[in-house]
Amino acid sequence: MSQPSKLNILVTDDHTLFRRGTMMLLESFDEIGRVDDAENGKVALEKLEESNFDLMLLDLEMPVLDGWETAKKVVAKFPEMKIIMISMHDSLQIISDLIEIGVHSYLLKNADPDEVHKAIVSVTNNDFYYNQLVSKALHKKVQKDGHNKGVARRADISPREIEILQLICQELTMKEIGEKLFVSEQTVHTHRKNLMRKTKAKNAVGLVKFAFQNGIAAF
Amino acid sequence: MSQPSKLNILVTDDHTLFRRGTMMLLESFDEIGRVDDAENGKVALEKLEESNFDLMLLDLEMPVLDGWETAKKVVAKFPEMKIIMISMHDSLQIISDLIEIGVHSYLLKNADPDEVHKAIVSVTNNDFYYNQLVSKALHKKVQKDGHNKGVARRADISPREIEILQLICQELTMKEIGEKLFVSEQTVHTHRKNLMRKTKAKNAVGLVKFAFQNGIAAF
DNA sequence: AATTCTCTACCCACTTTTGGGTATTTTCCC
DNA sequence: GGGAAAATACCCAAAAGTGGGTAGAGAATT
Repeated sequence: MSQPSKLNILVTDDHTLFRRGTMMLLESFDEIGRVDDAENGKVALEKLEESNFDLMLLDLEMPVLDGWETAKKVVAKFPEMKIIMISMHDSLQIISDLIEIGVHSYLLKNADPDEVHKAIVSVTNNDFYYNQLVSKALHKKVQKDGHNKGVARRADISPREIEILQLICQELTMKEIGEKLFVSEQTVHTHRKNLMRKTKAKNAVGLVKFAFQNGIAAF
Repeated sequence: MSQPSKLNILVTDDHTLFRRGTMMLLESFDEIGRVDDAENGKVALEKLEESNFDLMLLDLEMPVLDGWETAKKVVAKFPEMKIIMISMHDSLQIISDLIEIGVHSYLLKNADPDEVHKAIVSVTNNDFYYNQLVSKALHKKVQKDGHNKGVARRADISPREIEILQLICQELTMKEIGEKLFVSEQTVHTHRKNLMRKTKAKNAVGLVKFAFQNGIAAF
């Protein structure tokens, strides 16, 4: 049932300190063989080409090539690879989306080291590890697919809406945005209303948070 | 010049995985003796009361009692304690403010383990460790003190204002905040106006960004 | 050819925020 | 005790945002 050979793991995270700490943690586990690291998705993909890995710990929030895009590419190129996504945020929406594209588990950065160990073992043997958070996310998703509309995903936001969202994040008013983009203030209002409907934001603050969490704006 | 006895270090961070990884990293250094951890500033202060530590690694962004408030209390109660602040953000403003209140160094979460080692040694022996980031922040500060008025600093924001700012970041309206804190809506308006004056924010979006950049809110 | 989506633009009405004051009480420090 | 800072609360008025519609032109897709 379990492998006789040890696991080779690739840790991908842009925070060096976190990355190296996690590596040391992994090396203390019995089942783990070689541990290597990469500072972003691009480097990770190169390392996957070069040598064999069984499992990836993948940070969701990264520059250059983020966890989302990296996971999609890995699933396509290395279907056997196990992926455990790690993130600071517990947005249920993105969790179920990640599971959908083929990620095997999702852990928060404040997870217990024991849970990391359990996740690695479970993903290796059972092909998945669903903790309470992931279960909740999938439950919500099933409910949603049943009869309810979900919160926005980044994919649902149009290019023009992204543009306007970015300007909102720069503290501009609707009027100022209209002048900047050479469209009517009314048009900007429409875009903004659509954004709020899609993101389920109560006000501009919610929009800004959505933008930040989805890499649309940074500060 | 250097101590014969080994260093006792307290790692304070709300992300368990990061915390435990960092602990393992520290334990691999020669100079380090005992390493303990705490998940927030409140717990950290309790541990400092209980037993002896020489140095703290302190995360800036934390719930319950964040790095800023914790540092102030530690400096007041344990003047001999060395503090290395760790954060995800490189906002120059808050770095110089932190140094001003008595923090001995400031590292980013993507720092190299070698740099952590260097910082620990330098802080212990020379009472400070200024990397390029800190130096730049202090340089900016000197320039600013010279002739220009600064943007807000975290230091200028009162505890009550922080509290209200955090609730604003949760998409609450003034009325809702008033009800939550059992004060008049008018009072909340006053606090908010003061916040906007201090932070030079044009609107709520600016407030949210300030909160995020200064570790007052996280998302 | 028909459908769907995006971008554009307007209507109306209501709520909330923003910006300018003033002022009292409490708390904390010197 | 005196003084400063913080927290409390109100006034007024203008600006901006929020929420509900409808609707046409053009692009993309089926």
